[in-house]
Amino acid sequence: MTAMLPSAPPRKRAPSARALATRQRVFDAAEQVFARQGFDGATIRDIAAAAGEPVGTIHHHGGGKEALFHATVARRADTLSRARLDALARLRATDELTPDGLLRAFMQPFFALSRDDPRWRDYARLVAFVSTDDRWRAISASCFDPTAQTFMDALHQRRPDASRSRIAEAFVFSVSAMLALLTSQGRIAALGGTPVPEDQQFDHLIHFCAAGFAA
Amino acid sequence: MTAMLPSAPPRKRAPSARALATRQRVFDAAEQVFARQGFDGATIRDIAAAAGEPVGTIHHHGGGKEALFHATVARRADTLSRARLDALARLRATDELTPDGLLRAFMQPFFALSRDDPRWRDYARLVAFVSTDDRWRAISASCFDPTAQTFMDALHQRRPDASRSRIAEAFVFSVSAMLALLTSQGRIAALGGTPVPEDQQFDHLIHFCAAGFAA
DNA sequence: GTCTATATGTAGATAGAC
DNA sequence: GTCTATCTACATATAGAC
Repeated sequence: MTAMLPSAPPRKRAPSARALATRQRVFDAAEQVFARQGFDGATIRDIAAAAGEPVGTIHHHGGGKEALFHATVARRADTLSRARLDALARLRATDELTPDGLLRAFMQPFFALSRDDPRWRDYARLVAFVSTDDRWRAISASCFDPTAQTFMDALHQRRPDASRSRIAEAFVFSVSAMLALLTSQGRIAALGGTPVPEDQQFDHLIHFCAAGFAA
Repeated sequence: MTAMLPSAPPRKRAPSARALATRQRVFDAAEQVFARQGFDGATIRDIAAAAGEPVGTIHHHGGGKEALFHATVARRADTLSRARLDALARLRATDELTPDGLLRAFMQPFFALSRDDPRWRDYARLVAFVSTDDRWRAISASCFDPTAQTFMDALHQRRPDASRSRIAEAFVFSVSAMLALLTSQGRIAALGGTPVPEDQQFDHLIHFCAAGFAA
């Protein structure tokens, strides 16, 4: 992902610390606005306002609206994948490759990161948009599918009798439920009164999905 | 829902058959375009092109973009709710109020309608947009929440030990999975090779969610 | 009810000063 | 790299002829 092709032109020089800070403000603002309003609902001007930067700066760092969206999604994807694969490696060390443990390893990093940094909560909304819109299938394929396949391989080994497509169905159901929990607290509250703490909700999610896999 | 307040002004006269046909073309087109592109991604011009009508006609029948969206969602909501509640009534007659049966009664109508009429498939996408965007919370609350509450009541009776919020969580997980199956065939295919027939996928969905409720 | 023409606002993108 | 000013296109909405 971070490897550079030999033919790639070398950068002129390292960007200044100030430029890097501006760049980060731009991407943080894009993340927030895209997450709240979606790709079509967001405007470059909204992002500029959120970043406290002029409109031209957004274009300079983002390279156009679509490229900015793509880069915003890709920015945190490596961190998320690594956290998931690390959790999987730790799980393999304990030899507890149950559906429960595997789902926990896949989902827990997202919740842990969201708890520590509200920008990860925005990122979850962004991922939900990307996952449900065929228009961004290519982004999903490059940012999320490889790790998903790794976990599906492990889940499939536990249930060699099930077909691959059946594993994929159950995995999509589980990811949908996970994203619903991360992004639709309002919906849960509207239907069920006062919600419980998120740690508990996370345990409920794992139980729900693990039971589904066991069935 | 269809009741009219006493103070409502009476319509001048019944609309002509031709006007009714135009009106239906407008709403069918709106449904298709909103479903494919979302509220912000859709334009009145796209809808006009899909309907084969001039732009002004869309405004005349729809009453502005937002009102048109709301009316498009509401148009099929009664049919869907009635089908769900009828299935629930039939279930009560057989006295098989298991989570499996209840989830089947709630979800099956959507799949049956989608199989017979592709416009219901578009409607499913539209419902997915509405369900995941807090901006349309009011539409969800009026169109879908009452029926959802009825089914949650029945599910809660089967598990009086569980808290209401826990039932709501599991219900949201289940609905998310259902909408994923109705709208994200491409996602499942991308992750799991050749998918199985939809009847089978539906059974898998029910098993997955029922197991989650049982846990 | 239907359709054309138009008013008004705002979108994404860029050119060029600093 | 940063910021201002502006270009061009297209959005929603409406007014008024038919």
